[in-house]
Amino acid sequence: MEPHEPDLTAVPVTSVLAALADDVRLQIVRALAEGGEAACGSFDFGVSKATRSHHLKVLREAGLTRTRAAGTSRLVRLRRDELDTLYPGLLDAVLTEHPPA
Amino acid sequence: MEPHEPDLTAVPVTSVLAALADDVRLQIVRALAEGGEAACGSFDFGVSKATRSHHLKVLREAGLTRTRAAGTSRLVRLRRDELDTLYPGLLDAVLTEHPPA
DNA sequence: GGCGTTGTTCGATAGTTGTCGAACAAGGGT
DNA sequence: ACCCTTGTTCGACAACTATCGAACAACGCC
Repeated sequence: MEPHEPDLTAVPVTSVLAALADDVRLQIVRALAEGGEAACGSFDFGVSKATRSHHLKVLREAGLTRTRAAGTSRLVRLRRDELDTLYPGLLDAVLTEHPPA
Repeated sequence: MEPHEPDLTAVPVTSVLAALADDVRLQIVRALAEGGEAACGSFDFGVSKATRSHHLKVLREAGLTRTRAAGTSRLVRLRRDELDTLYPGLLDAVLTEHPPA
């Protein structure tokens, strides 16, 4: 089953924003931005693995991440270059851990 | 009835992103970015006035806009300075009409 | 005062989404 | 071959959200 990683230019902005507009997914994106490539299982943010898989799917289909198989795991990475090119400043604005809550 | 315009630093990033992750609201924000202050009624994007009012409320409560009464109308404006300070690059990245669809 | 304009609020409804457990699939090791 | 680990998929369910029409409120004007 192909990962279905769309061309970023074909993804509506609202989908990109919607993908980032979730706490769990934002944590995943932040972890990826800091640690680079990581296995799906490394994101334990208090949700079941079914939910985690769901969120990774949303991120992938919004064009935010790429996934590749590696043995029994799957490695996920941020499509940072493409994102920074198409939406300069977006990731930077969102990735910094803000003081409020 | 108070407009309930929160301190931007008190609004979770996900709420700001969620507010922008809607086509109608994004059109409103773009119109505001281009035309400055505008009356609620000037945003006719194919939705009823009830729906429009709802979207403006979402934007206001996410800290994206400010509203002030002006006679029988209400004038809305983008909180651009605050947004650019707290999330530099966010608006710029999102406001430019992208080619995709 | 009465009327039209401009918005907001109130249900109601349909669609979307986050969450889970359980079942399933694919690999690697022993 | 067996099993364990790692992920995905499948209902199911609850919560949220976008949308509408209708009712209501506030204001200016004639």
